[in-house]
Amino acid sequence: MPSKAPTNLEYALLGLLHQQPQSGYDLRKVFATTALGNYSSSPGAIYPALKRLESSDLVTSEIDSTTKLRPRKIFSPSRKGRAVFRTWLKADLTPDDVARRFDDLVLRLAFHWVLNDLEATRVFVSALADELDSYVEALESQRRQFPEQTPIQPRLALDAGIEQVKAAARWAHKSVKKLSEERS
Amino acid sequence: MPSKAPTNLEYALLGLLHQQPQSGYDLRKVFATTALGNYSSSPGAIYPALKRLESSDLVTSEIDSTTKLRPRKIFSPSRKGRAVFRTWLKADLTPDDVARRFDDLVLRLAFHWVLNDLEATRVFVSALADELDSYVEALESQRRQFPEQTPIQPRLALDAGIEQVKAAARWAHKSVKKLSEERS
DNA sequence: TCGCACATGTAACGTGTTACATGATTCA
DNA sequence: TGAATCATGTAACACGTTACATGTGCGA
Repeated sequence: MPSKAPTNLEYALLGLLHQQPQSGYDLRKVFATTALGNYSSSPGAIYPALKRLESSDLVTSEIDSTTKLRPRKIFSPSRKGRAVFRTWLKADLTPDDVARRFDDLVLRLAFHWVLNDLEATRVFVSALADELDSYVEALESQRRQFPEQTPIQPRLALDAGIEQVKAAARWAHKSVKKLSEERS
Repeated sequence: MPSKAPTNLEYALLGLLHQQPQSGYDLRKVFATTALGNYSSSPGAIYPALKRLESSDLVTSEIDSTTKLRPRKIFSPSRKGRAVFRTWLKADLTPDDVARRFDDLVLRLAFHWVLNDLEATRVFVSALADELDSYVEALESQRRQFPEQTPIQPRLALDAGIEQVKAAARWAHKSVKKLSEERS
């Protein structure tokens, strides 16, 4: 049977381990202090996730007893883990991803350096840009369909969403340009 | 004992019922078709949530048997439900809300019409604008601290976040202006 | 007659949250 | 001595997801 797909938290952990093998505690600090902070840094999330990764053979661990404190358990991605991670990075993006899981796509982008293939990244962001453009369209048409007498608050709320997506679209197009320059 | 705070989905349902008493099926359609779509429309989420609202006396229900089809169960907010909802709308916003739960704040704004108090809305969005400004600061300082040799992909990913927050900040400031004009 | 829209619900499962437990070392 | 930091983990709980169950009326 094909084993279940990892969760986003698991992918994030796997990605961080690609940068450098480290312990659960280290990983928690990363989530607590960097922009990845939208993922939880709580031990009740991290440690079970690492355990799942280990039992599906996506990471391996070894004990570091050189410290005087409690021994640290250092995790590294396994060969299988690297393969699964790359597959995730290269997966096609669906319109639904863009609308509802934009953050997940940005997570994927953040780890795209693992592929070491700027052209692949450019294609990814370019597809993202297209999807964002058409999503803007959809939202604006929804906005036009608001009944005349709709109060201002829901209008502003919808505007917030539209402006966010517009900003994302601008960012995506600009990023494609940057990636094209980088390549040359 | 003070009963537990409702979840966001429950607040969203409660808010929609303020617009108009309706059935679980109607509510599901709202989530499935409008910009509120980031909340799940699955029956396994909606019906239990309505049940919870009912058992904490935030909504009441009555059966509508006038249709030929299966009878519909129509929910309305109770007096207590209205009170709890207003308290939620008026709650102070924390910096953490802005960073991690911006969408929840927009949901609150969308239902702010219930208060029928434009000045309260203006104060709310104004506070939001301030928090967003300082959050932009924090993210940009994080961006400056990226090591020299950081690959382009994580940079772009962080940029995405920054641009989104900047867009939100611009939107908030503009909205404050609109609200000030509306009031006069 | 086949399937779709209406309309409500339940059950299993997985995951995150919160809170707790453990224990050594360092520093005030 | 007490608190904070390092470092790992577990347990109870609540919620959402997915999939299923049930049954009517209507149009092709």
